[in-house]
Amino acid sequence: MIPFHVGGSILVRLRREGTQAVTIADVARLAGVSTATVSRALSASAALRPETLALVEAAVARTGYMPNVAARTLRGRRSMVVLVVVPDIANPFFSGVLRGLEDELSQHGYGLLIGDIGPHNEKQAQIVGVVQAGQVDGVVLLNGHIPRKAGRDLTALGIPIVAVCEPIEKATFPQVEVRNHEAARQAGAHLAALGHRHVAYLGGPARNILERQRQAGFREGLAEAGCELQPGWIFLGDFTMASGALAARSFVMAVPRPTAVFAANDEMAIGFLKTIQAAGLRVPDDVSLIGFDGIEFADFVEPTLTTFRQPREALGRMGAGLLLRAMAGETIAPEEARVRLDAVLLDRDSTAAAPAPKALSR
Amino acid sequence: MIPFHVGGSILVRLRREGTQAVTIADVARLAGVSTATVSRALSASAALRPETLALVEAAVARTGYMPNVAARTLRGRRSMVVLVVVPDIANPFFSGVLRGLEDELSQHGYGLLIGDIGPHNEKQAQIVGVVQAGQVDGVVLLNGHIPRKAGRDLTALGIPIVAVCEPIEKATFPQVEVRNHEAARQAGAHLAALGHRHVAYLGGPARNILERQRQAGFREGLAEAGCELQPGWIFLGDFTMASGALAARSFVMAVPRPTAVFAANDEMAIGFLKTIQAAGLRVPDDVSLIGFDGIEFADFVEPTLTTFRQPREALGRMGAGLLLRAMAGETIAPEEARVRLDAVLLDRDSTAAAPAPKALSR
DNA sequence: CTGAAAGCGCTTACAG
DNA sequence: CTGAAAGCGCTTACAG
Repeated sequence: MIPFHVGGSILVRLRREGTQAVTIADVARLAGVSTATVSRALSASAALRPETLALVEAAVARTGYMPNVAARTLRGRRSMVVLVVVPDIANPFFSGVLRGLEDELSQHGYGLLIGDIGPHNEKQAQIVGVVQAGQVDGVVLLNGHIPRKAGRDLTALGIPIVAVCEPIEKATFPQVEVRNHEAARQAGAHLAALGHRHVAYLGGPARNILERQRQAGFREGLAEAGCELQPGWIFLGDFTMASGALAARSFVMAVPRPTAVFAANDEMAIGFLKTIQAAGLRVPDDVSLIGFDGIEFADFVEPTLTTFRQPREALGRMGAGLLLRAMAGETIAPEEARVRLDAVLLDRDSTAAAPAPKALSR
Repeated sequence: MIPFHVGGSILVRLRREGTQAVTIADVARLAGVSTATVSRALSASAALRPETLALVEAAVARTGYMPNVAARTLRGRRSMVVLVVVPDIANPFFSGVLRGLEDELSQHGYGLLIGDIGPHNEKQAQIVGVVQAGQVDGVVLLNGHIPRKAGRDLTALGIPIVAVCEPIEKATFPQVEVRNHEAARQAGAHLAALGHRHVAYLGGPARNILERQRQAGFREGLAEAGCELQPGWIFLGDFTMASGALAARSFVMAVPRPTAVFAANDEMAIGFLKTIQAAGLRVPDDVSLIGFDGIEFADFVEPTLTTFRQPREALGRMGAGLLLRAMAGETIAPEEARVRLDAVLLDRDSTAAAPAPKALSR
């Protein structure tokens, strides 16, 4: 922690080197009006005489005035900033969702504060702290959990919240998600229709909601085709390529070996793909593989990865829309509060008909 | 823009539903001291009697008090936030740099505000506006440009700035970069040593500083081995996989075809790799390929990509260290203001000895 | 339609 | 070592 007297020297530097910051008083003086009038001109919050408005606008232009955000936030009790809680900023999946959020929110004057919660639990308290400190007007949770601090969770603070991507089961705030169960069911049906009977599943952490939805859906799709997901053929990773690679090392030893695999995300699928290929297996000739998410890299591995494209930007945009309404004081009706979008199967080159039975012993 | 009267209703909601925010006055009352004493206890900016300190700490714990950030920023003239300007948040390369920045800065109590400048120039003005509005105490530029607004650039505001990754040539503020020229020279030498004489280059946008450094270094490395980069074998993309794929389509038509390619980043290399493989070329048997950056995906393509690993976290951490010193009012001596780190060659499977001459006509 | 004045929640000289 | 008071730069009832 930098001692505060050092802060004093920053002030000196800023004042010395930079231009002295223009305040609303400077603008008012130049325009020959009160600061109240300048404020009204800037916020368009009250009707002003066109001549007065012009006077203020000219003074703003001449001075290059920018309102001080801290003062505005303190007085106005709103920061015009939204906190986005991300589980892992390094996962390229989230950049699309962030873009959707940013597009929609910035159109309404809001900025984004990104909180990368990572694997560390201590960050949870930081998140709550940011809200308690009055830094944000709303929160978007992409992480599937309600952050808590010292026993109390975020919902107790009365700030508008929405969850996007990873739904939170018992929560009452609006949520936007993809039809994970449906898509995974389709993955099962698709593999079964290709003749696969020995099928494996590569999932995420056991308690993760996406993992639970996708595994359940996949099982259902297989079951409907008279197929069963055998316990020994379930590998759980952590959504990273490394964990996909790890699962692959067990997979290649399996006897008999499954002829198809559904991975709960693309990164694990890509780690898995590379590793079984290195072990001499061919995709899709020996093993069919389906991923989930539709990240750009899935299109640049060999073979291209069959996967489900999530409508990433739309997820972000719809989440932002709901949050904007909540921040405007609107109550979201329960039937509107749960938005579900489709994930679309991209049928590419990593899936094919199951090899003939004898191929298994080749 | 949401009209401000709506803001009023937010206030009402927060006050009604949430807990009334605890202020420093509440804590002072409970502890039986003045607000000044509470403030001093929290900032450790002055010596307090241990008993007084304990009183305040107990009151803070009882109330769950969190200082209001806007008030603190307004009064203290420092926001404890650093703005990081990123050219493209979707590029996984930056997440490592951001992590390094975040580690170092958060240890000193600073938060990060990420400005994704993207391809749009209008965002430049927004960046300057954030600084003018007093929202941040320092700026880290990862984008290779000094943002400007209405003719004036960021340096005119007297705020501490550092550049990381993409150096800015005429700038006088501290910069942290990788030895791009050296690494690229090594790429040229490496390919030449493997016997490659027909070599192509896949670069970034012509005016980009990394592109210029890497192309120049590569030429030098080739030249030292008596090799020349022919004009027809220079492809310029935009650092995306799609542009690498596009370049590959020209590449496969070339007669005679180069036997080796150096790409100025991994994403282009991966787009290129996939596309020439799809056209029937084998890597490294027909074509050797070197990338740059060392992103994680480079390890999961087939074959694994020979590339240069950038010390991403170190870049971020060193940039943060310099910025912290500048924000503390220190003047950075010129000899310290230009930090250069090594990029390390990861010699993996996408490079091999040049095929025998007749192989070209096979 | 516009202004004077209060006040948002802090920090920090200034006193003692 | 601690307190009373000023003031950071805005917005917004309240008046007129």
